[in-house]
Amino acid sequence: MKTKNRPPRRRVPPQNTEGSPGDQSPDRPQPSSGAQMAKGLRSRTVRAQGARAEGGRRRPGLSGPAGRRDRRESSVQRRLESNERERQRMHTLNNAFQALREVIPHVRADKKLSKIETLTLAKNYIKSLTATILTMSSGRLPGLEGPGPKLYQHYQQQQAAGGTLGATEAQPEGHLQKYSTQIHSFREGS
DNA sequence: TAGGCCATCTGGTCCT
DNA sequence: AGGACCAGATGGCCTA
Repeated sequence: MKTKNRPPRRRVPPQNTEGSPGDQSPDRPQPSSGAQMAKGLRSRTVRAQGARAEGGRRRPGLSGPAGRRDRRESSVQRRLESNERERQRMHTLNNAFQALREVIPHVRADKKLSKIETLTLAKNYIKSLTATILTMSSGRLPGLEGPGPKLYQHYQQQQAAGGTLGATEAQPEGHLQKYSTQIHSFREGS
């Protein structure tokens, strides 16, 4: 079953801190449906935002009920900030995935590659290019001086250590064939 | 409807 | 100490 070519989805960030989908605390009620979930999140979000608006200033004395409330509010605030950073981090990661998709040749470009497809294709594309370069340069890259072709040495080490390359894959045709096969298997209903 | 993929939240751990 | 990174959990969206 394939899931391709979806329009990019934009979620409304729940911004809740008192019981998210990921919160496994057993003492918190778990929403039983998406609708309930959304509703619950919305109300919690409002409460959290209210707390933030109220807690913008520090009060003297963090002991006692007021102090506990302050600590709780600052904890909520830290969590919200942490969530935001995590969202940004994931967006950065997704941007990198998108940039990678755009430089990997693949068939049926109208369909978006999944993340795992992107990584797998990229890996084999690199292998294919490496083998091609080695063949064309006879293991010696222009501009590389020194005792030996480092790329070739690295390539040989990879083969010796991992043993991931079969006999046919030691040649660029092998890589290209594998890459080509993979492209088609990804795109044509595997 | 099941399954794949994804976004988000969250708590733990690592790093600076 | 605070931020980055990571992995698990959860629910939404989409396709076959």
